[in-house]
Amino acid sequence: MSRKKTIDRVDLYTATEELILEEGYSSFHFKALAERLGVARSTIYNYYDKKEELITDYMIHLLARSVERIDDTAHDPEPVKGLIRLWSRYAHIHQMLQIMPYIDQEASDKVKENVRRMFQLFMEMKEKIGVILTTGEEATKIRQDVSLSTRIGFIMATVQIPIQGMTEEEWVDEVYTILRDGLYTKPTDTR
Amino acid sequence: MSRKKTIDRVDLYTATEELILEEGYSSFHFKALAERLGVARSTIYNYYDKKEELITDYMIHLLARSVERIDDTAHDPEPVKGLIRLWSRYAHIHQMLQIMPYIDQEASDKVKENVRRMFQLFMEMKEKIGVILTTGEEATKIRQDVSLSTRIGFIMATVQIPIQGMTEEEWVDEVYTILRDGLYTKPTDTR
Amino acid sequence: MSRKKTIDRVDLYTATEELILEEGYSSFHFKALAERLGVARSTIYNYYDKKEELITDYMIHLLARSVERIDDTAHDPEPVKGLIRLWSRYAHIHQMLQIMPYIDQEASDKVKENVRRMFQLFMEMKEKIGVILTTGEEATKIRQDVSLSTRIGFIMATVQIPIQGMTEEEWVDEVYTILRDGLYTKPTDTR
Amino acid sequence: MSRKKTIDRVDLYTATEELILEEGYSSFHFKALAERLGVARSTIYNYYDKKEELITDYMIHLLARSVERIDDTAHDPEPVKGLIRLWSRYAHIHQMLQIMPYIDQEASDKVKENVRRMFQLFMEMKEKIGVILTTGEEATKIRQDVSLSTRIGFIMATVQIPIQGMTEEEWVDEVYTILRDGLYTKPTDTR
DNA sequence: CATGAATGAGGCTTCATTCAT
DNA sequence: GATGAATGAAGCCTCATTCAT
Repeated sequence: MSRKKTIDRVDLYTATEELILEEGYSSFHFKALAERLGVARSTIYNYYDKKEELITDYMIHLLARSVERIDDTAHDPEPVKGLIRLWSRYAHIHQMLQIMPYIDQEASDKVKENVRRMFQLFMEMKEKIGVILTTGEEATKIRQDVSLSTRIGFIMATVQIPIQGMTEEEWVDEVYTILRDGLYTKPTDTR
Repeated sequence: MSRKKTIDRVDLYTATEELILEEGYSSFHFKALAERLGVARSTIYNYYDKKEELITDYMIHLLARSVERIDDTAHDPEPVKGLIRLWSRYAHIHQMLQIMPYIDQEASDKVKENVRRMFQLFMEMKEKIGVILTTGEEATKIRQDVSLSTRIGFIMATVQIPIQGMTEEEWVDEVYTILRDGLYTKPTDTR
Repeated sequence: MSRKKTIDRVDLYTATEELILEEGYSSFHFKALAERLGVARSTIYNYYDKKEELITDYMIHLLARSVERIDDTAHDPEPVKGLIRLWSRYAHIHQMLQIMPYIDQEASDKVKENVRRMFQLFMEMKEKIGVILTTGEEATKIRQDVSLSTRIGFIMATVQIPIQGMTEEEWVDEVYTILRDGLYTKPTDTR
Repeated sequence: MSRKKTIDRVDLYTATEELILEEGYSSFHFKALAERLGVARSTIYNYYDKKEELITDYMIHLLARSVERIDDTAHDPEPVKGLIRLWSRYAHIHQMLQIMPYIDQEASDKVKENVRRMFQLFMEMKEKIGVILTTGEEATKIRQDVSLSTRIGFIMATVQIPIQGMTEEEWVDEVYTILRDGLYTKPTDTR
């Protein structure tokens, strides 16, 4: 039919993520993206009208995928540990979400719509975590005397903890240990 | 009142913080700053050659002040709770630090120097927290079987947990409760 | 129905006119035209290399048709009124001619040739009007003490007069009345 | 106080008009304007944020001035002739107004406001002409049996009539003659 | 022919920054 | 010091146009 494509969505997404993680969001322009992809800048405009549309499309894709994975952790013998492990693997999502405030949401209607969708997915994610914390067998072991939002927030905040020279699994173990038993030694242990 | 035609550092810092917290770092230009201060844009250049110098100067000032406060928490009957409380109060520091990756560190030598200093202060902060966690009376109650960096990271991560419709003190209580005892009910409690 | 994937000249002309009258000449691009026609932009290039060629071709077609109609008015019992009526009907020609100055005549040789042809047709039109004004029975009633070009210009200028809430025929009557007898009441009438 | 200005409003207006009359509105960019003024393109942005704002400001200025002049013609012994003469002198206004449909009114709020203002001035102009045609001594000589809007439209349309190798005053005479007495010789004259 | 893909040219804008007063 | 003026660099964006299939 026509000329072969040199860029496809996947390439775009990959280059977008690389560019942002390596250079920061402030370096994310179609100019830089085009250089990385080896195409003319205007070529990218045939795919996306605004950089904000590209980046939010990508973030939705990323977020959607990780929301799906949460379901898997629900069947883990230790679901909360599963979540932590999921976090460690999708750490870059967190970094990507961090740039949200820098995205010009007024750039276009599509961007606004995308941001709305991301917010939705984010809610969904929290809800799924909430379900794990309040229903099912695991929930019987989890304290219910602290507001759900704080419990969810706590789990999500752990993504911020630096890995600092240990393996992924070591990090998961350590974080899970504190999250489960607390920072303090147990009074019962001292008996 | 008529606009002040002279600026002082405090005004600069105040305007800088306000601008960034209200509009985001991407809106932080000398242009916007000048408008907010009611002076000509070029006037700011009499004080700062680069916006990066201004912002890092300000962040150092902010960071230095909060590092000082950590010492106070050490004398708290519950030092870790004190840290949490400090966090909730200095939440905007966290927001400010978040923009670090967006600062062009190559802007000038002074900027580089400032960033170095900030890193130092950050280390200092962690160290002070480390001291609280490993020495003194409180330390005897804190688990030492998890790497210090993870413990510190955990405490610092709590700043991310949303407050969501509770008072500051309620939030502090909830967060401290989980941090201290863990997310799970204690086996001993079920006995 | 599915979009036609083949274009013919008539469609091109229709879409061209619609696009220009609805959106203005500044919105006349092959991009917009292609969208309206439901074909790929590059397809249009199989017919026209330049948008200027298309538009001038179309204008020639339009102009030629209206020049033909002038002959009909010559046999009207009131030829000048016939011209006015012709005007009211072909008002969009006037709009189309208005965009002439915005056409880049240097776009191609064909464009230059087309513009030349349009000028010719325009001359022809004026000439035909001139003939009506200077020969034949009607001419005996028309004042010859004013330069022909001004007389012709006067008639052609009437196309600019707004219709403003009357019927076409009312407008024709009013305009013709003034054109024939003048704006002033006649001294003879007051006698 | 500060550096001497190299461009002022008048220069801007002059260059704007020249550029448009010589090259057409399609060539009216800040780039071209800057070249003509011998300044950097960005310099113009210190005066006007959008080319549409500049051009509409200029057109308002132009229109306002010519509206004022209408009052003068009212005291002319032959007010309608005065209007015609005014037209011939301000012919370029007409050309400028012709470009109105090409101005992107959505460019900014200021543009929208300006366009509103122009419309207002235009109405005012018509009204003033209407007053001349319907009140005062002159009005007694003017036919009132044709709608006012057509009479006004007629006068305004005369600006379109080409001058074609005569002096301004000759043109004014010819146009006024036809406008006053009509295109046809009077029946009384043939008696 | 029709088309999807790629591109270059050109215009738009925003700021940081310098400079003369 | 404070300021208004001017500017360059850099990013944004839209099309016309070419080309291979």
